[in-house]
Amino acid sequence: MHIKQWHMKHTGTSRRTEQGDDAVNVQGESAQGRMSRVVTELIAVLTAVRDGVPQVMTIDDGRLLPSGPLESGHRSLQAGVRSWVEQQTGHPIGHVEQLYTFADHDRTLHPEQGRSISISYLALTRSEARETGWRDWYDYFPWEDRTSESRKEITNLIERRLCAWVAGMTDLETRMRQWQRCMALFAIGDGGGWDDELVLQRYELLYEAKLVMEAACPPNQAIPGRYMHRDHRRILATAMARLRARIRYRPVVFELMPEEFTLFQLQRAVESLAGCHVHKQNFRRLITQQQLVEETGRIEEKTGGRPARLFRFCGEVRRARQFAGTKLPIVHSG
Amino acid sequence: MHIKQWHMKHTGTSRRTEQGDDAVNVQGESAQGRMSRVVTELIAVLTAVRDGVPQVMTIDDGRLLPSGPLESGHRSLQAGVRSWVEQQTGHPIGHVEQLYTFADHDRTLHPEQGRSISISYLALTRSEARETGWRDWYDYFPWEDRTSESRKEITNLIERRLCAWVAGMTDLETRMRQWQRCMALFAIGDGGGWDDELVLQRYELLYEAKLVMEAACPPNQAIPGRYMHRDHRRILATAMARLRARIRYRPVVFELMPEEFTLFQLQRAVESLAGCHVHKQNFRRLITQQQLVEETGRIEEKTGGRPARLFRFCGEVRRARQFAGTKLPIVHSG
DNA sequence: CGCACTTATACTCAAATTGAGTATAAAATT
DNA sequence: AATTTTATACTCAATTTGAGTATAAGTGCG
Repeated sequence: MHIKQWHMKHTGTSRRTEQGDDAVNVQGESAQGRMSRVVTELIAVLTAVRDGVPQVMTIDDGRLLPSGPLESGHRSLQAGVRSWVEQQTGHPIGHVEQLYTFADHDRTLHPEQGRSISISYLALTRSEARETGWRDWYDYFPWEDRTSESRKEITNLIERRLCAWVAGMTDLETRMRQWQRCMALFAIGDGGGWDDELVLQRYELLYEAKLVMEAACPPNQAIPGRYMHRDHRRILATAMARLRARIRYRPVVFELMPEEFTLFQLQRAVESLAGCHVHKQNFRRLITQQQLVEETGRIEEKTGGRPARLFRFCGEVRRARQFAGTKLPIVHSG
Repeated sequence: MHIKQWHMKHTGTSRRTEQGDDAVNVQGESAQGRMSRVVTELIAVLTAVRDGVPQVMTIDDGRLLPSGPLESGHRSLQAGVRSWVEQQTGHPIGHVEQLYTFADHDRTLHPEQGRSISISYLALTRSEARETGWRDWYDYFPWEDRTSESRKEITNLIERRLCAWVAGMTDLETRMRQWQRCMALFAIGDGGGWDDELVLQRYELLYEAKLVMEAACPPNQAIPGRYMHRDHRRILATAMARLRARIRYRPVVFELMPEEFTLFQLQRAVESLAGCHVHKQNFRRLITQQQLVEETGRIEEKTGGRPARLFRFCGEVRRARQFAGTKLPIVHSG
């Protein structure tokens, strides 16, 4: 067994995590007098990559993630998510992964029914169709895209606002600790490099600093970035963080790619999801070494330069090949 | 951004995952006619390491994980887990992490109330006290401990049983695919090395092959390993896999260690959790390089050989030091 | 056509990391 | 005093990683 490195990540107990989303204030009591009755809601962060830009499926003009109650017809939780996500997109979903479950006090639409439990999922699809409802990831989280040209401006703005926020604190101890947190999360000064997986922690910091609309901040203070109702933007942040973590260790990007693709298109997808650039030659080396893709023989001509070979994902083929040339269990008589 | 390698893990759609734990057959309908009413249960996998052996807290003579309903007094889901876990152990819990949420059809104790949603958590504690209820991890999963002497015997037994299972299949295609799965998961033949994170997948395979008691197998077929009611053994498997994944990337082992420890004790803890050995000298190098620990100045004498230095975890100190010597945001008048 | 420009692909090389070993130190046991 | 046990320091080669150069093969434009 090998351990490469142990990363220190911020596990700051945000006010919101403890008293916000996770808070529950149960009203309906069961016959046992202790078990609480709750209503179950399923929320999906459906993601696709279109023209090298990560998209998320939304409803209500981009202000809500698709979500719906667990219905009696659903065989399972995952089936429930699949069923109405496919209803919305008309396309089959590949990878589906549970994100987080929380009890939310904002979600009490029907107080007489008790509080609700929300179960969020990350779903990936290849859908390139022009359905309505798709929005850019980075419309909601502009600061998470470190490949854009406007990256410097938004970073500077955030830095100034955070600086002012910290400066307003009376306790020196707190001020120092919070400023250190700002530096680490937004890679200010020598606080370390940018960690693309800390999407949620950054959003929570901005929320605490009242720099996002959801935190009831003064409109002129809000950092650019689309607003979402309830805590759906927070759920999106969770999904982004999860997906960014996944693409490092698992070949899930292929769920988002078309059947055939060039290595550069693959790289673009990874870069857009991670929000930062990768070294082109090394990326190619990595992909080809691992034999996750195979040439289709065809060529993509419209690259704007030298034509590129087209590849396809061959995860299944690999398994089969790995199997070939291995001893089988002896079958006794038939 | 860098991607090191993309691992191919088994994502075989086990019968159980699709129709078992996750299955829900809702009965009670809400006033809206679609929203289903459910009862919420919290389940904790509370883990400690005692004398270099991972332990899990159980009730009902080791046949159940501590679990209880979400109560009206609980401020949040996590608070609910903390509250009754501390009730059972009397010790504060460190790391608490959500594992998975599922709707279970086995769990219908009160059909008139509708099905139940179970939310499982992984909790870590330093408790070394001699409470009852603690059980060895590997009482439930003997094959997951690759450091024990009996490792060969259990591996051979499993290999024989799986071989027989596969041999009984009529379809050649299926037989080959399943045997390949067996080889990969249990590192049989040249199917690759042992992956200590595939705890759940291995358990599911044994379940499918009807080699564990939970799968209603003939008693003489069952592989050694303690039985648990409902699907609690499966939840334990999920927790083990999660913890094994975590210790690679995060310094969570320290949550399980006493205040002071020798580097070898730390290594023992990691090895026992991962279920396999690590290179002693390299482990030391890794730990000291990352500056996660600092010497206490004291010495442990009872090592059986040369005395060892005692260390303590210094994650908090590190953050503070990292902060020192960095520009602060200027405080305007006050 | 030659030219600048674009993208694709192959290859090199040094730095860093990792896996695995040897060597030595300081205690207990025999 | 010799042996055993554990702790700790150090070496070294293989591999991986980060970053670069070089070349190939298209486009558009004068």
